Amino acid sequence: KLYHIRYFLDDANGEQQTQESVTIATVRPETILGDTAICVHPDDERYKHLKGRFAFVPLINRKIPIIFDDYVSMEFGTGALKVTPAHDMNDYQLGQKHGLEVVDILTEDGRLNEEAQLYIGDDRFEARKKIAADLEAKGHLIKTEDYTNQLGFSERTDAVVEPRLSLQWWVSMKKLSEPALNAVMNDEIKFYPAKFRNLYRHWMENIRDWCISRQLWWGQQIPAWYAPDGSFQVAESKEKAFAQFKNPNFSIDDLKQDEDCLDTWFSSWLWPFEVFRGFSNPGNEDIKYYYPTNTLVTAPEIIFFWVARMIMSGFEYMKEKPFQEVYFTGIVRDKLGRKMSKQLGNSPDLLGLIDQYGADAVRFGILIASPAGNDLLFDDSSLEQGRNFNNKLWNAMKLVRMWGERVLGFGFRVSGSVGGGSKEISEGNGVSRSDFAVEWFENRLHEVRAELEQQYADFRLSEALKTTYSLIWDDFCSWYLEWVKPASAAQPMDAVVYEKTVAYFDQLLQLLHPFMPFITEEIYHLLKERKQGDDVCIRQYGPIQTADKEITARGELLKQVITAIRDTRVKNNIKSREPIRLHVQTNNEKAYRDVESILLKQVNAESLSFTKDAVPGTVNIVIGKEKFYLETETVLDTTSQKEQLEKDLEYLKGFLITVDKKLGNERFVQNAKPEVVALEQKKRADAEAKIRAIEESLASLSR
RNA sequence: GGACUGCUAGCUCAGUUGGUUCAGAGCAUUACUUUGACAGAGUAGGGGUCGGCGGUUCGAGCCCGCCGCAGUCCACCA
Repeated sequence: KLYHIRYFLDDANGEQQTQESVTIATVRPETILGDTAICVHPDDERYKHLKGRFAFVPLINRKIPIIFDDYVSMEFGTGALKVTPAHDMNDYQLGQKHGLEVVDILTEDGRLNEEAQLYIGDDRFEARKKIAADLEAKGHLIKTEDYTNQLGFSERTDAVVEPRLSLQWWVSMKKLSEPALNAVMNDEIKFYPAKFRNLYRHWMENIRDWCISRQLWWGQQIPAWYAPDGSFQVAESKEKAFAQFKNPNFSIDDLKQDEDCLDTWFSSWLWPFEVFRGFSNPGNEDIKYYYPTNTLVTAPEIIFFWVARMIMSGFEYMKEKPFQEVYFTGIVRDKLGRKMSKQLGNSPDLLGLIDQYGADAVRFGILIASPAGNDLLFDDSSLEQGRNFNNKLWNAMKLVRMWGERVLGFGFRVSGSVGGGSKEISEGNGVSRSDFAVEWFENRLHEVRAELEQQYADFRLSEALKTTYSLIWDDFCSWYLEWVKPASAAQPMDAVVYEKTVAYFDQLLQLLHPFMPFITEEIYHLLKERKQGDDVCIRQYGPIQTADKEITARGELLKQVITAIRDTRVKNNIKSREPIRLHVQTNNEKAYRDVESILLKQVNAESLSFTKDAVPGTVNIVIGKEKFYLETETVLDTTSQKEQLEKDLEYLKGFLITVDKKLGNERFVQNAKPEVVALEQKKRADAEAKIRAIEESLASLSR
């Protein structure tokens, strides 16, 4: 309820109370006993005549000034505000500003005290009822109206919180904050993701002093001791405090320790060094080794409570930053973006999900969905992806094991040393080998590992998982294993290729292990007999070598060629069982000789030959500047390949137009950087060459 | 109320100092093919006016301004 209460004014120059009045509105009428002013807006025409006048607090007749401040909103209530500095934050600030008296009318347990003069010892709610009745009886209460306002409730007891002025311990923060702010701004301490730097800076630049005392019964009691006269000393112990009083005229038993406790963060901010006794026992071995540490992993919502303060205390007490990097994790939310909470009951049943999908799948599902710096939306579908990935790994293991048996069955001995530096691959026993596949994957592995290294350094964990996932599923399973797979079930596996394959598999398991620890360890041991203590979880990474770009590029081209030929087969309805004969028109025959066995197998071709001219009666594909001719028994319908070629041609011509337009724009040529212009010219040349190749193919088709 | 962050495909997200036809990836979805490691594999496709409106520039998903929506933290109004 909102009470409208009339305060009578003094006469224009003095003492006497008059019938003239001003009406204020309040939801807490009992606090009028603590009023020390009435405040109105300086521009409010209704009250301008009140300048210099005084009002009398109803019932107790304390004379209080009328002040003017634009803090008051003219629209709310009557436009006049009663000021109670002791029991309202804003009123307190007004009081400070206007030099008002402070009258605290409440006791610690919410009853009225002597200062209130009335209802002494009554509970605040009891007093509210009584004063309302008394005000009405004395003609001060104009009216009441219903009003909903925001009240503070105790988190634990639900009691209504009444603001009350009290003495507290504070830490002055200005000096502490400066080195801590600088350290983050100049990247001496790095935040991941970096967006939190702005938040941090804003807080640090507007830092307020830190109130460290809490009115709690548990926690660390504040080590301050009071003498009977109210003076105090801060010390480690009562004895030391007593010693600090000069010429005390009281005994040590008269000292009384402060009853308040320290804010919980006041001990937490010492954590980085004091867990190693770095302050209380400076220079010990542990602190020298562990301080500063590398990385703090924590939640963004405690960036001020904890992170900022650890940085401040580190510089203050250790003269050194506490850590080099801070990684802020996201908050786990449900599919609808809501925080997980007990009240909503939307937390996932992790044990149930583990039963359903497997522990590694759950880990996978969570990690794949946690991009650096974003919240994590928890959704079952990503767990399914994790489960399928488990399955994929398992099947790849089964395949490789099968090959292993076949190698051994043919009398090969699998030696213990795998994956050494030797690039030379010994001659097998006449089976077709895939030297290129082995060489390609080796380089591909190094290439991806370098990529992963960077992603880990940037804390891009979900991307690192995606990269690993794709390396295993696409590069290893879809391409590499198919490339080294013997052409038929009857053919044995080459021993050297087999050993390399197992070694690559080992490395992949190792890369994946942090994300999926269980299945990787399991497969690691199923793949091969291991010595005691040879486990993925403690395996050391080998050095990352520079990948041979030439080889990885050839691998990419090979994939592209295989995909294009498969596409052509589908489009021309060539049955997958029917072998084709492949003719290649290229100026790099050796490159295709090297991958011949792979290419034949992957597109089901029975022969590969090179040609200088178009081969009549074949299907015709253009990849880059090279041409491929597919010879087949199937009756060909050239419409679809014409369509494809024309589509490509149209695309390229459109591309050429945009490039030409750009190069024809004088302002572009003048203003753009020279290398950008050169790039455009190269694009034009490339496009023109491709267009020529396609036009030739189209011409040979219609012949 | 203040501040910070985000807004790109059905979903989750990339997009590095503005410069390839830049509009992408994964998952999901559709069609066809295949099924001899695969509760699968292969090939192709659909799907977005990059939150909105202005501006700067030869050129904007990217830079600037205003607005909208969402999230978070801080402060909290008689």
